[in-house]
Formats: sequence, C-alpha cells, structure tokens
Amino acid sequence: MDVDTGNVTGEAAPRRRNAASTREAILRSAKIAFTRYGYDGIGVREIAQGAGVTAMLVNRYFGSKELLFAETVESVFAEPTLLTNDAATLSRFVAATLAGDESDENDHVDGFLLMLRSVSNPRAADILRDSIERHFEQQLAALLPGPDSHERVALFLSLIAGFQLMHNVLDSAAMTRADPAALARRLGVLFQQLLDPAPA
Amino acid sequence: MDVDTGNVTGEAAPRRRNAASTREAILRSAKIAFTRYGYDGIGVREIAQGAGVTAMLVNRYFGSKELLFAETVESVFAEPTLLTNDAATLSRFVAATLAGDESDENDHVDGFLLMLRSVSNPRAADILRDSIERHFEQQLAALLPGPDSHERVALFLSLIAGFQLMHNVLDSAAMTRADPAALARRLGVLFQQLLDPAPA
DNA sequence: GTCTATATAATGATAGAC
DNA sequence: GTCTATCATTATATAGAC
Repeated sequence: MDVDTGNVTGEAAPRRRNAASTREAILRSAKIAFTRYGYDGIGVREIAQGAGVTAMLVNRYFGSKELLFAETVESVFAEPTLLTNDAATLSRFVAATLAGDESDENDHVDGFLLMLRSVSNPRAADILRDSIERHFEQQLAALLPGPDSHERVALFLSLIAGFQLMHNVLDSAAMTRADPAALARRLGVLFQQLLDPAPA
Repeated sequence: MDVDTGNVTGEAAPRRRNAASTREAILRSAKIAFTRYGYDGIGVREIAQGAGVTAMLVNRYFGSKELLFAETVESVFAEPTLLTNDAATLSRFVAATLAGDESDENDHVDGFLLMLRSVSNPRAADILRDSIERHFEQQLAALLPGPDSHERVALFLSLIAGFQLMHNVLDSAAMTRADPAALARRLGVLFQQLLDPAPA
C-alpha cells in the first residue's frame, strides 16, 4: 500500500541527508496516510515509505507512532479553516463545501476525515479531543453569539462530522442517491438554524 | 481486557457442549465487544473469552472474524428501533433518546456506536453500508413523505451519527459543557426541520 | 464439542553498522 | 543521517488430540 505523498506537488527528490526536510516529508506523508486510512489502518512502515525513508526514521524523529499522530493532528487543526468566516456566510460556505465534489483539495474535509477514521482508537481519541477543543470549539463559540452557544456549537460540529461520515467514510446509499444541490440546500437550512441566534 | 457479556442477564454457566447456545454466547459477546471497541479494537481471543470459550470456536462457528462481524451487524440492525415510530413523534423521541443519559440500555444508540467505531475499517464499512441500507434507509424514506425524501433521510441519519460521534465516541468538550435539556431542545428543532415535509 | 499447541504474518520499536 | 537486521509482541487462523 503506497501512500503517494505527491512528489508532484513540489520539491522533488534531493531531500536526503537533511534532518529538517526529512522530518517534514514524514509529517506530510503521515497527514495523508492517517487521513486516508485512520490511526489503526496504517503502519509506520507505509508512512515511512510514503516519505521515501525507512520506518526507523519515524521513531527517530517523532519518538513513536502515537507521538507522530499527535503532531499530525496538531498540524492539521492548527491552520484555521471554518473559523476564518463570519457567522453570516458560514452556513452557506460550509454547506456548499460539504455537498460539493470532493475532487478539489478542501482542507476542512481532511481535518474531519482524520478525526472520523481515527477516533475509534482510544489513544487517538484522546489526542483528537484535546486538539479539537483547543483549536475549534472555543473560537467557534465566540463566533456564535446568542443563547445556547455551547449547545449550538456542539450540534454544528456534530452535523459536519455526521455528514462527512455518511458521505465520505460510510458512503451510504442515502447519500449516494441524494441530489447534491438539494442536499446543499437542506444542509444550509440546518446550519442557519444553528448559527442564527434565535431563541428556542 | 474482559468483555463482560453479562452473565448476570440470564442463563448462567451450564451451556457447555451445546452448539446452539455456544454460538449464541459468542454472538452476544461479539455484539458487546464490537460496539464498545470497534472492529479493529478487539480480537477474537477476547470475544471468545467473553463467551467463556476459546478463540478456536469463533472461527469454527462463524468462519472468520469478518463473518462474525457481518452476522453481528445483521443481528443489531435487524431489530427495528427508530422505525417503529411515526414521523410525528419521531423527532421528539430521537432527540430525547440521544440527549438523555446513556445509562439505560438504548439499543438505538448501540447500533450507531457499532457503526461509528468500526467504519474506519474498509471491510467493516462494506458490511455496515450494506446492512444499513437494507434495514434503515429504505423504510425511513417511506416514513418521510414530501419533497427531497432521500436527502432528508441522509441528513437525518447524519445528524444522529454525528451527534453520537461527538457525544459518545469523541466525548468532545462542546458536548460535555452543553446542557442536556437545551441540547435536546435544539436537536428536536433540527429533526423536525427534516421530518416535516416543508418544501425548500 | 471443545481443547492445547502451533503456523504464519504483521505490527511497533530498537541495536548497531556505515 | 540513514540504513539493514532483528527483537518482542500480537493478530487471525488452523491441525490434531481427547
């Protein structure tokens, strides 16, 4: 199983004998591999192969698979994605992104996929919970004024996670048979219901 | 790691030397173990131990771990849960069940937990997708008249799955800090939005 | 009908050479 | 800085005894 870090994307091969760039290459390979296969679904050998090195260097530079995963998660959730938008445009933006074709590289999607495919491992879940709380939930609650902000944030994230789970991970028939445009419309209504500070 | 099939629930120990009841005991242990730890998170040894037998009998009676999982999934999703209700009461019922204490045995919850914790494994995902489509989505779509029934079913299942993921699997801080009553209220509003045949 | 013992393969991690 | 070789553990699955 090759990971295909995408040597097409940039810097070709001359990376050997450089600690910093080797570390980066491993981290990049790990991000792709963990996102695609989940924490339990990929081994350090394959991650190393995707970076063009041997498995030994993974432990050399990151200590263990678990520590590599922690740094991968941190790296993915550190870059702001959904939070860059204001509450007014957020619902449409997220709905369109989720329901749209998964062809182009949408980093928002990737962050959630990494979570969905790894959360069944308890140690990975601990790491994910901590990172998501630090980078997501607090800022998101501040972005949603009005009553029940905590509850609305929880449901907002639940809906994103659940949609991606059914659509990209389980690939459920209900999603497959659904019309993308209608899906985006219905999804947008739900998001607005959560983001608008209407009392309930 | 013991699975604790609950020898308290019924038939105590005198089950030895009986093919049918041994099969049942293994299946019951598998249901608990797969739901709690996911497909990759538990081994046949531990499942067998939870049934009071050795690992060999698992393969003897079910062929392989994968076939045991398939039969477990089928067994869990075969019993009707959400579908017993009519559309009118469904939104309140599901919202209250999800947001309520997870202390009592709610089988609805268990079915989704089994899915959430195993879907990261591709072979398990195939099994789950097939079973869910056969037992859930078709009947659910028939229960939801009005426009965009496929899309609304997809979002209905997404919301349930996502909520359980954030609440019971990831145990996210947004969920932990949320007020259960307010959560149930907001959740109910979202479900009604999907179940009511209002055009969009 | 169920067991002990084992085959085979894969995993994460490490030792030591260059 | 990176490699080859290996250790220790664990996994599923099977062979053969009783």
